[in-house]
Amino acid sequence: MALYERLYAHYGPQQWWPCRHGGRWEIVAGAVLTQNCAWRNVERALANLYAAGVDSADAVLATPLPALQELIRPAGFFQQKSAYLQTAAAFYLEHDNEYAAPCSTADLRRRRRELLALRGVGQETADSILLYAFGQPIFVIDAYTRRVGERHLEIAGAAHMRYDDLQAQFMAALPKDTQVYSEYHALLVQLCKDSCRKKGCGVQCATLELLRKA
DNA sequence: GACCAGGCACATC
DNA sequence: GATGTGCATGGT
Repeated sequence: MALYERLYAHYGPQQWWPCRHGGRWEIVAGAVLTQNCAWRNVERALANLYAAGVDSADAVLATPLPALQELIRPAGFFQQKSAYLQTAAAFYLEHDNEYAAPCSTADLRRRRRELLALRGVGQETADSILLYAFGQPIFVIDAYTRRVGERHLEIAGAAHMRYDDLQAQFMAALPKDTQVYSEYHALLVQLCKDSCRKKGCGVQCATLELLRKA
């Protein structure tokens, strides 16, 4: 927690998930669109969707696939992601109210399994949706988390560790708190972006100072 | 022109 | 389980 607090003091609240309109559906859509793709390009795709009036799960389902593909093209893999997006939209319309409500650990596991059963939703996407769209207490592992874990938090093998194992390590070390999970993940991404710009990891002075106190 | 970016599905060993 | 491949765009 000490590092979390220093990062928070240094970078301030990150307020993830970054949203244009702030709706839960936009977070779900963003989670699918950002797969192996720079966030800048996700923003382009989202902007296209909004400009075309495709601003809801209903609208995504009502949009013919070829048109949807054109709109999300900047986010790459548009043939796959367009289909994933419609699958996610149908699921969202079915489960939105249920998933936003607090639930037991067992129910959270069940919801995670349901999401994982969707084509195009893997572990990271499922956890991003659960945490950032629905506010459920689950920690997201992604490329940044792995990188910063391996390079800076001295978690041996974090880069290639099984997703579940690394997630368990982070969650064991943190209070079970949605706010902490979302902010800490976002702060680690910020730290990583700050310090890992180049291959070989040229850690910058301010970042070094933060880590030295860890 | 290579390499990377907030993955995932599927095949194969 | 671990590893390899296809999917596609845009920035550095």
